[in-house]
Amino acid sequence: MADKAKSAKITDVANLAGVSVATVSRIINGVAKKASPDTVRKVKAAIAELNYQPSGVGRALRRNKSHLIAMVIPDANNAFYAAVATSVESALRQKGYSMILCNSDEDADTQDLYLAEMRSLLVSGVALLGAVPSPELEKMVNSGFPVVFINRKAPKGLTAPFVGIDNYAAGVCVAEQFINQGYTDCAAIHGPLHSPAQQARFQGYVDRLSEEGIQLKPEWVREAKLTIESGYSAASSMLTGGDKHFPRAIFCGNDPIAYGSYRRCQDLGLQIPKDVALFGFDDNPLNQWLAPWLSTIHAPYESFGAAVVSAFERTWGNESGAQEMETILPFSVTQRSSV
Amino acid sequence: MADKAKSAKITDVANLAGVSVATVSRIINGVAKKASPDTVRKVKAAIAELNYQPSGVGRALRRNKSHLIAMVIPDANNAFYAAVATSVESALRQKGYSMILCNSDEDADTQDLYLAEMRSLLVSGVALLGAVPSPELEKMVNSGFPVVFINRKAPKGLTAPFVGIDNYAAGVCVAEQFINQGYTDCAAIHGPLHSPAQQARFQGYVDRLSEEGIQLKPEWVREAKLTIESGYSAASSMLTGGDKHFPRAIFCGNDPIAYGSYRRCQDLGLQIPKDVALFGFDDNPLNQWLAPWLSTIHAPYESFGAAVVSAFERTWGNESGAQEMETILPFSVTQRSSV
DNA sequence: CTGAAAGCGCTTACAG
DNA sequence: CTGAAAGCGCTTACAG
Repeated sequence: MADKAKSAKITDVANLAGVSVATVSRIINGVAKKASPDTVRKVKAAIAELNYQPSGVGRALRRNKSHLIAMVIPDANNAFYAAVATSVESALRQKGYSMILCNSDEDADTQDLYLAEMRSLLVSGVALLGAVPSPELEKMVNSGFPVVFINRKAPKGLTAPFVGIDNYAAGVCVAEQFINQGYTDCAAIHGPLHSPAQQARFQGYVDRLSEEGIQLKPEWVREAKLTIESGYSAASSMLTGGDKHFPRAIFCGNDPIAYGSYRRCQDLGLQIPKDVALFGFDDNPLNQWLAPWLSTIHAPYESFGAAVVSAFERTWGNESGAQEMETILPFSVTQRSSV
Repeated sequence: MADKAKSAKITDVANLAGVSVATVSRIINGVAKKASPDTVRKVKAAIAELNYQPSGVGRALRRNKSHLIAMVIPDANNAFYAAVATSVESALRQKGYSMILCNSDEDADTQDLYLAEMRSLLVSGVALLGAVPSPELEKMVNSGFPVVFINRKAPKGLTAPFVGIDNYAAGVCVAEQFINQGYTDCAAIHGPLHSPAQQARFQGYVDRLSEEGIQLKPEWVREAKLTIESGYSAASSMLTGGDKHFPRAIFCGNDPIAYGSYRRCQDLGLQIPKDVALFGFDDNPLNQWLAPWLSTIHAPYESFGAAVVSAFERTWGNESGAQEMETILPFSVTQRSSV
């Protein structure tokens, strides 16, 4: 037997309990001026009997906000993003918020579509893991809407809270790994430079290398998308030139790029790290199982959640609109066999 | 300069255009009785000027439904689930729906929390990829709420649309791979049997094997969670017994279990497939890059999206409540080196 | 072709 | 301690 399709509303509860909807509402929300124990009992009973669940939509419309937080990520297939999202989700849930995930696919229009959608749903905030510059995004942060940027800072010109590692320092760190091993034929396959994270990683790498007198040949610098496929083809074009002189150490803008590069090397019969060394970024949680050879910068994804929650709380507590607030999390170096 | 924090509402548009809100609403929604071209022009201009975006909440409350679809998945870190979600998302978006993702974490309470949340948000439907039996789920499908099950059929007793492969046949197929190679020392590490998918895969495997006179020793059957870690420890307990007699061919309930088993074999110095053969399920899109050795059943995740959309459309078009409707997608065998 | 009005399910001053 | 009433932003018969 199917239940009635319509679910109970607050008036049903009020009728059944023999009180007004105002009273029911107050009891549900635990409002200060306490109701009489007897009333409370009746109302709770009615709620239980009807299996009443307040309408999020009615509530949101009235309160002008929901307890939803939207998280937009560029690529659900990247396990690092998934891991960060998981961390944020559980931190949020502990505070009574629910997280809903949207996929921007690294595309400005898609991101805007979801941003508009989420705002119209009255979410209490949006977290962007890997934001891409877009008109709606700009509008949101300028209007003081609570948005926090994760991993990738806000596009230039926008000022908003950020949670992530010091990407520049991490880039420096990769350079030092190569320097310590005596590599001088260094290369880089970075991600899109509209990403401040990619920008900073790459810059740190270049700067530190040049302190050592090492200049990157232009043919040894490639931009790729942040995917395995793209890493593969970028590596191809770099390793496959006519001459036999190829780079011996490659900075990869993230782990998937490193996976692709690795495969390309294998396909070319190049050995890692004997012929070429590879260094990744983020330390995708899959690495320990499926890429136990990859040396990479480890970002502490388990601790992103708490940091994001505090960032939101600061924003909510602060009516003064735009504000900058950076939470820089420590990274570490995961040394495996690819260097 | 920050924009005004408050966004425009339909009354603002109506005032600016000098018409009633009813007219604005009709124009936005393209209602039949067409407005005069002049009115339309004025309204569109006002909308553009104010950058008006209808409130999803106001609209949902009034219409008693939104254009949101919720998708719940058990584990965002499983790339197969992510790939299916991506496919569903883009199919949905083409129909004008937005998908929001929730993570049940393979846990009934968490699933219920999100289910209730989503229903209270007035989503137009919920798709569950890997549903776990739970009270709220039961309530939803019994009340005729549009839910479609992906990959894992509805828990027993519930009747609802399903999109996925024929898991039993796939299990049979794995058995045949082993049989053809002459394996007789066969084992299985399946996932939780509350999952009809795991149940069917395992059953197909067992049945086909026993047709061949091959019985699975009880010690060679293990239940694991659908994760790499769990696969690793299940394999441990199976391969690590005192005697030297271990299985030569292991059915793994999904790819992550196979990854874990593979690693365990490596750690034990066992060669794949010389010492033990492994067969996975789903064909995680990462396989070709990071596990190019894994033979597995390929589920056509790219085509799940369209099938899910039609399943919803059938449900919406049909007021008669509960209905069963299966869309069985073809699977194939991906032969790599682990068998 | 267009507007006034009711109502979707809630919350919250305001009275009492 | 509790209720009547207004209103959140929309849509949709109902009149005209």
